Amino acid sequence: MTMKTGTRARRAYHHGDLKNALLNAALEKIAAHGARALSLREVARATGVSHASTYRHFPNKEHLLATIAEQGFRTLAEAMRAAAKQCGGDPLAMLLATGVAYVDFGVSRPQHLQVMFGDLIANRDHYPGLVAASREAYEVLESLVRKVQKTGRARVQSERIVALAAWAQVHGLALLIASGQIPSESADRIDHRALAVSVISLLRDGLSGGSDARPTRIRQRL
Amino acid sequence: MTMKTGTRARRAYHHGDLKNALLNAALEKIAAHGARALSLREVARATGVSHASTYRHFPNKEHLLATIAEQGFRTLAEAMRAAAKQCGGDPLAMLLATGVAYVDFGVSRPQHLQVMFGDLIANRDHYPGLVAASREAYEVLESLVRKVQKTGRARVQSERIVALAAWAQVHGLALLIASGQIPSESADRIDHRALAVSVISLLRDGLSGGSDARPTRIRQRL
DNA sequence: ACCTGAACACCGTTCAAGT
DNA sequence: ACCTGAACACCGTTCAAGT
Repeated sequence: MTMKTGTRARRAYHHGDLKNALLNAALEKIAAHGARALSLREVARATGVSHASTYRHFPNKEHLLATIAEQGFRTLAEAMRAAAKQCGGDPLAMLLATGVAYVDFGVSRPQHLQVMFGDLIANRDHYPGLVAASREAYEVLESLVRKVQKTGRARVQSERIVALAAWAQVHGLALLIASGQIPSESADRIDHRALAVSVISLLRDGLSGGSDARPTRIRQRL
Repeated sequence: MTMKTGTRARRAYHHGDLKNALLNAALEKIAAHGARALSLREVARATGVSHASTYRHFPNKEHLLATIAEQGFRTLAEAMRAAAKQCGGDPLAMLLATGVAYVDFGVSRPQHLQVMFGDLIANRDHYPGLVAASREAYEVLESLVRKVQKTGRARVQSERIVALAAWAQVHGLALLIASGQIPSESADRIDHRALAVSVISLLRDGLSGGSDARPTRIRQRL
């Protein structure tokens, strides 16, 4: 079983890419049992490595979680951009699709969302990459709001207020669903995307209140 | 210093009302250092009691947290009702005030909000009192939505959808502010209540889209 | 350069024992 | 009935030592 160490830089001692292996193991554990239950020693065990070796790659547990949160924000931003791209260019439709993508993300990865928005990370300012990634996600929404306003179909309103309103809307919906807060009578056989469409449409109707706004018959799919 | 045990049921051994003393100590610690940092042993120490004695009053740590979350929901519901009562009966104004109260609550007690909505409690169904309290808070919103719809000033729309939209809106805004996600350029000298008014007003304009809806000049106080 | 074992100071939880 | 001390199995983190 003696393995040639050769072929230049193949598995230095044990792993070769322990850092990513740890991240992936952590992500799996979080998806399965929640972020709160995660222990660094458990992640090390799952990766087949001694617990002390995690400190060679992350200064502490919080740093590992911040890295996972950052990846989450990048995935989220990417999902929003992809959703917008499929809407043929109508800014309001793009904004709606982006919001639905946000809710989708949260519903399919509730535990990841907790890492991104919960209090596991005491001070986000310690992690510039995390701050940048979350800002990047926010800016997908904000730039769409800007586009909507340029069409003149939106109420005159501070761009910041409108973007925040949109963000708060989808964020709140995603978290309510992800944390199981939606009253059970309605959570039964719910299609979360349809719910998202309906809810977000209401806000959209608040944005586009102008004279040329369409009557906006909401697609009632519930 | 030998104290008469008399006067019927005065401090049985040590405390007399250890349960509430523990809850209050926990609440203080949470407000100061966040729910994540809380340890049961620390709470016992602060109360001047051995750590094992907490188990005489709560079966485990999660149960204590669930109790705190439940209290939070009751306080929240009360704050919302109080805010609505000061609005002289106009349903839309009451709904707006209620939303602002929700955001207020979250901004002034961000750590408490984490206990209520975070993942510290693995399965909320284990705590019927918690479920009931959160439902009670939700129903304050829902009944106001019903009132708005009765005035005929709202779009015809499922009551549930509108109530969820309203809830998601204020919930999202509260959490974004409480978790420090509002971009720093704007978080500077912000009046959160004013921001809440502006954001919620946008949604309200989506709700009241009817012919007799006022032009709704949003109070721009920013 | 990367990994390990032993050690430290903490946890949550249990339990036999005290008053 | 209510509280305690000792114990158990875990943590996160550090550090000297190994390859």
